[in-house]
Amino acid sequence: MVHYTKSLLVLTLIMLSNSRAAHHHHDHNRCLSAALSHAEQHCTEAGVRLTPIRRAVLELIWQSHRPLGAYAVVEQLPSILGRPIRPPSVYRAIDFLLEMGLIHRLPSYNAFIGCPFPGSEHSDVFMVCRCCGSAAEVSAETLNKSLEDTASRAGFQLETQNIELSGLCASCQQEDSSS
Amino acid sequence: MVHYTKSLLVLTLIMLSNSRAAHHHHDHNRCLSAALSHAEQHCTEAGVRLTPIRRAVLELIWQSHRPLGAYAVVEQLPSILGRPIRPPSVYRAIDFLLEMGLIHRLPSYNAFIGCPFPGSEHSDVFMVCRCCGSAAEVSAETLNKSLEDTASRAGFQLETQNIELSGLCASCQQEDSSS
DNA sequence: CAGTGATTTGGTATAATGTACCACTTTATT
DNA sequence: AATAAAGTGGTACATTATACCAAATCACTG
Ligand SMILES: [Zn+2]
Ligand SMILES: [Zn+2]
Ligand SMILES: [Zn+2]
Ligand SMILES: [Zn+2]
Repeated sequence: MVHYTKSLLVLTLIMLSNSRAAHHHHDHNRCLSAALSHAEQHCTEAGVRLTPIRRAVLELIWQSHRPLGAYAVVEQLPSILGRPIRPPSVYRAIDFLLEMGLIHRLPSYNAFIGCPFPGSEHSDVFMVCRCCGSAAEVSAETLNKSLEDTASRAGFQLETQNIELSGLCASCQQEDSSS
Repeated sequence: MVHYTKSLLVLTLIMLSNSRAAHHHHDHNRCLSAALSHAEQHCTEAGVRLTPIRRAVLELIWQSHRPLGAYAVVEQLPSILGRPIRPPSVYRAIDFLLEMGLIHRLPSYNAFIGCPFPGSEHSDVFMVCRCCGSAAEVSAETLNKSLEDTASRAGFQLETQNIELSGLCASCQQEDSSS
């Protein structure tokens, strides 16, 4: 019985998440610079190039924790690069960043968001606040097991997943109840 | 010990799924007619009208277990109604069917699929086969709890969800290994 | 049954998102 | 320097979805 309780606790605690930052007031410059230096390092190690355009697109997507649409990137790129960049170039940069695992796509929003833990193995699970629009990523061992289990019970061999949870983040819940 | 085993089994078994049909050879006419009569009944009870267009769109979406795009519906509608129907009318019908819970939208595919258990409370979880393209819906108690648990541990108040699992269905796994 | 308001549909035009394609430039390799 | 590979510029276009207003149909009332 003791053993059961212990192992349950261990499983319970294995959870990566940036919800503390994404859904609360915080120093976002740290998120941004961490993401950029991560990206530099990641690309160097992989032997690929984080060109100015790719870097600028990543920077724009990381400007907040709200998913950003491709055409919003197109509109804002001149502010960083000083010259207009057309959709195909932006989509090429986005494809690169997706393949490198530096950003994720949120299909229900037709938008993209920076990955807070690129490189480390994790499941793509997003909690998007319907009030403030910010999205946090979470990777929970128990949830992964549950997904894997549900799929295998249906004879389905799970390969990739897209999980978008919508609701109220902690901050917006407080504002809701205080108003 | 016996009690623990039993309750685990009970939780394990609470799972709605149409994967047996969706991912295997079956008499699909039964799926179709069941869906249509369900829809009639559901609409009557709700006091709304399943008009010819709405019914035809539902019928087309239920023609298989593969998600169907809105413009595929537009193209095929003449074969049922005998006259062309333009995109806005199709999208209006789709919006109606979505609101009634008779179909679901799969955002990563920009496509729609019939709900095998409309009316009954269920979570939106789809297993889409990357080989044959068919999508099964599943609603598992344990997965729901796990999602709820993951969200609440991040202080997130879960309201709606979109879960798309991609991989190989049972049938396509066999073909893969036999070839 | 006629009148009236609400719901549904028809149809044009356009918005929003994403891609095919080819020429050109830059970078890496020999 | 020559060559190959990778990346970018730019036009045109494909796909998905919606705004808007007019016409038709339906539901209800007197
Ligand atoms: Zn931040
Ligand atoms: Zn991630
Ligand atoms: Zn079927
Ligand atoms: Zn359903």
